Amino acid sequence: MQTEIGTSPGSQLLPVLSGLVDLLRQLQEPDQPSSVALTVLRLLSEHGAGRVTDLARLARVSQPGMTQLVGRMEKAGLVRRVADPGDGRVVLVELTAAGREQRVRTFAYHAATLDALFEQLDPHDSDAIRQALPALTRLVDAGQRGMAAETQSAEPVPARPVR
Amino acid sequence: MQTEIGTSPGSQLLPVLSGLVDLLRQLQEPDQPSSVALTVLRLLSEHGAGRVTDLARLARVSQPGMTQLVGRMEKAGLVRRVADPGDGRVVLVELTAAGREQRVRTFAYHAATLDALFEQLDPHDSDAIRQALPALTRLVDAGQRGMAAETQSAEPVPARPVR
DNA sequence: TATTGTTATACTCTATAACTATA
DNA sequence: TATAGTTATAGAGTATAACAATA
Repeated sequence: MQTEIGTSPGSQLLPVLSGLVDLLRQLQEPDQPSSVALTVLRLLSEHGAGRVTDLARLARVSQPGMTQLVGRMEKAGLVRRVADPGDGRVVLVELTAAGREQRVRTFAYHAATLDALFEQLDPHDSDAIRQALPALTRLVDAGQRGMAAETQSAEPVPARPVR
Repeated sequence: MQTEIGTSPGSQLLPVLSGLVDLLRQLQEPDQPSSVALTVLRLLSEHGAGRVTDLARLARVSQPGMTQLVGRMEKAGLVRRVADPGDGRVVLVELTAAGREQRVRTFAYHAATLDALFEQLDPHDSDAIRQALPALTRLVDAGQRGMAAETQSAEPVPARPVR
């Protein structure tokens, strides 16, 4: 830890990442799926039906929070609950056709927004980003593995509660 | 727009970005500054004192929302309100020493988390990401310029409200 | 007993509308 | 009248604790 903003890879990536997060926040609109809902759509789209518990862990929300979100998404027609034939306690969540369409539409909208930004870039910059994508993917994967072993993570910094 | 997930730069960047957003969401804890609060800390840290209206625009929240957030941050001792000598309507928001420290600590904590992920990467991957950072910075800048001219942005896709 | 999921409850955050003060 | 900011109010979203059902 340091008191000055450093030159480590993480220190350099972080402001960029914060800016990208702000950009995506701009795309959030009322009546559009929330950030976590989009994560669920993506997870179900990529991995098929999943348990509430697994979705909660992967989306990094509490289990009751995921139950509630799945309830809202079910009411919106995006997912359905299916009983697990092998274990009566388990609820499997799967995409409906509408959920799949929503996922594709929202993905296309967000991708188009990013594409519009790419068009403003020097081709050299676009190439640099494109070439970093596999590495960034592996960085995210490392983060998800880190999640699996979540107990030994560092303590968050002390803070004055912003409440 | 397309119904299949495409191969445009935006389409390829988006899933990576979503994963990174999920990663950062994991770092959000109760009693830590929220995502928007961190944005405000960053803006004030980078650009000095600013108006409520400007902060609201740059952080992409409503003006009343920013008033409320500034109120919470003020109560937490992170910022203070200062009258603008030239215009009695204006309230300038500036960082306190505690706010500056909070910003540095949180930045260091997030950066350290990212650094831990970088250590799990192949050096070749780290280099690829490092080399893309200037380009990503310019991509974010393009997005902020797009914000300034916010009126002609595309309509969000139709959606089933997830409520 | 442990695990999966839900319900009950409370709280944070944010938005829109209405309002105050200054230009 | 227009602009800067605040206050009032309501609603979305999420968490913790308590609960029900199944293993």
